[in-house]
Amino acid sequence: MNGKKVTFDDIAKYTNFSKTTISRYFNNPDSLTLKNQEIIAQALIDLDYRENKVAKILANGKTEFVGIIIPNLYLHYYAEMLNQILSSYEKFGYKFLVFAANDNEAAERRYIRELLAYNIEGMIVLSHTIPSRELASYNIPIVTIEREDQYTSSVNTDNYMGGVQATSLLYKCACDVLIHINVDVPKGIPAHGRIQGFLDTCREHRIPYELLLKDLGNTYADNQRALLETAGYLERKYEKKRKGIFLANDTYANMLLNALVRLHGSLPEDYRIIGFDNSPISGEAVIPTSTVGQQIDKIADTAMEILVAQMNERKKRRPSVPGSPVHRVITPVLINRDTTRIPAEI
Amino acid sequence: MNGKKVTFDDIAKYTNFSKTTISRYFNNPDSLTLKNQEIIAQALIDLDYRENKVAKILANGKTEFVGIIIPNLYLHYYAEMLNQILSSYEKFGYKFLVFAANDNEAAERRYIRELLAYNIEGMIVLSHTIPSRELASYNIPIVTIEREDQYTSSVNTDNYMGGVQATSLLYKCACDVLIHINVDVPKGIPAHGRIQGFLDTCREHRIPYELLLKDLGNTYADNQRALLETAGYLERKYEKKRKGIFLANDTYANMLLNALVRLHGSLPEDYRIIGFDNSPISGEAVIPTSTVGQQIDKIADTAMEILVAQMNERKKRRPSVPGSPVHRVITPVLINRDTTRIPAEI
DNA sequence: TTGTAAGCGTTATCAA
DNA sequence: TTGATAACGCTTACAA
Repeated sequence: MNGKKVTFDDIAKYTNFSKTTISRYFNNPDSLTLKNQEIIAQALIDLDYRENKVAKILANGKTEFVGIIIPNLYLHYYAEMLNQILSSYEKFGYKFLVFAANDNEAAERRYIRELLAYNIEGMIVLSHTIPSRELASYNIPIVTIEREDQYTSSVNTDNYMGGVQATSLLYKCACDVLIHINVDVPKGIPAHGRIQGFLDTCREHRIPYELLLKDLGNTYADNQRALLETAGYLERKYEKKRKGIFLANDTYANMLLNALVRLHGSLPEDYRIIGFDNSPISGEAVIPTSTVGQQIDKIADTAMEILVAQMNERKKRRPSVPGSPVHRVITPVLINRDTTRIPAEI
Repeated sequence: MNGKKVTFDDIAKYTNFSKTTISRYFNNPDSLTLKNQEIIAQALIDLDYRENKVAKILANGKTEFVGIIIPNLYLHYYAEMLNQILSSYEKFGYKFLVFAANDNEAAERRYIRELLAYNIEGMIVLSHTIPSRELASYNIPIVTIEREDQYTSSVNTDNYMGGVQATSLLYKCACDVLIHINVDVPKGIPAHGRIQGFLDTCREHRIPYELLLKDLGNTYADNQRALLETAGYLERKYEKKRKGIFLANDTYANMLLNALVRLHGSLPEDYRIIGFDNSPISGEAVIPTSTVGQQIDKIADTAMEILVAQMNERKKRRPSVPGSPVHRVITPVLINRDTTRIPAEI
């Protein structure tokens, strides 16, 4: 009610104990007699005490803060990842200071400075502007997710396996030719595995394939235009052949699907389509679209487990041996929906 | 490099100033001679000083923390709102401690306790489980967004206006009958305005209408089933009439659209559809769908402005007069896409 | 323009 | 089982 905050001192005076004993009540209650515990418990109620973690932090150095740098929350993938990370509060108790970097490298460095000023115990980085080498130099526990990770611990989807799964499914649909549409992902990035998985699977099955790696533009409209063109190109080049198309993500898959449905009134029998990510759009599409689902909950959970382990390590050892980065990989899950039906042939 | 942190004391010794002078260098540099400023600046570099905000907070009580309680990040609306709120860091400098409540009232109370323990200066609440009366009782600056807000300051979309805009657009499409599909939103909730806006507009234009308020279920599949049924019902009841359908949100609108397109190969000429929210799905739909866009950036910005004003107020006056809650309303924007074409009639 | 010293609300270290 | 006292790193009167 009144303005002043109730402190251990107030409680101590009220109960005729010392500050120390009050502190013990919270941190090591068993060292007090049961009776005294009750006295203090009652005093807390009488005085309406609220704990002050800032003071606690200053005294013991443990903030229980984890910093998060996320590229944006526009893409469902990041939003859901953040959701899962935040949910880990129930399990580990760490609080999250969140920054959205929006691909601004300078801003990102400022955010990191700010986070460090708050003595965060660790950091989860999803943005991809700052090299892992620099991240590692900050010298605090860091886990990166689905990005370049040479010098940091990381959790990634097994993109290669995802590529294999998607391509294999198309192959089972008795396609005559397989096509992969993607941008030219650099080798250091986890998502590059999707391309390799596609290639290896096609070669293994000795099936004709085409790899379409090109910049599809930066806006939704650009993407759409590029995919419409691509659709025309494929329609001409592979007329009458059953085309199995593996797109880099569900957004692209949906654009292609929409173009075809608007053109033909439905998805023509000689098309099979699969995307990647299991974003909402894959399920909400006019024809529910097959996709490769990243196990976002597992990725988030694994990331926090690695981070917590490293943070605990810090609290123990004096000579904080950094230890070499650990890289974990999470298997994706094939989601078979209506765009990859196996044809009923004789 | 080494483990120990550099403090003002170290800098003071290094420069032969006092701690106070070092503090002044940061908080009121003009009170130092230029020469001395340079000396200290150099010392900061030499010693590789990193600021410690926790100590600062303890000393001056200002955390620059704002707590956010968000229902989830699955819905794009919340994700984008969070994105915009986080972006306000550049403008106001407040850091955000974020919790996802997932409709768990007990958890939400725990989160709030935790936030208060960190001396957050204010709070933005998007979740809707805890009554505004209780929120107000926490006695710190709070702004709620798009939820029951009797006892708290708030920012909401002008839902009534949105309902009017959507309905008017359908009316302009020369529809014979207007239909609004929604759940039975209680009166205290801002979204109720959409229903009222629909009703008033229909009555004003003296056009036949039907209000379909019913629980559409809790899962995506349930919703889909319910909307498929509804589509059949409308098709029978209003055969040959041009039906203008205003759905409570873009997800519903997309489901209805998909059902119709799968049935007829395209959107039949006697249908006009509009949703609400301008979620990504409305633009990604097989036929880009008209909708009413909430100005999420403006809402977030306004919320932060109100909050910052209240937080500043706190820092000034001793007898922190709470002041009565302020309610701001943001006009939505009509987004006219392909599902509300004006028919080319004679 | 600069310094001294008393906080801020805990925890940690020693003693008792 | 309990208490005195010194940190923790900075801010803020009050002095000089």
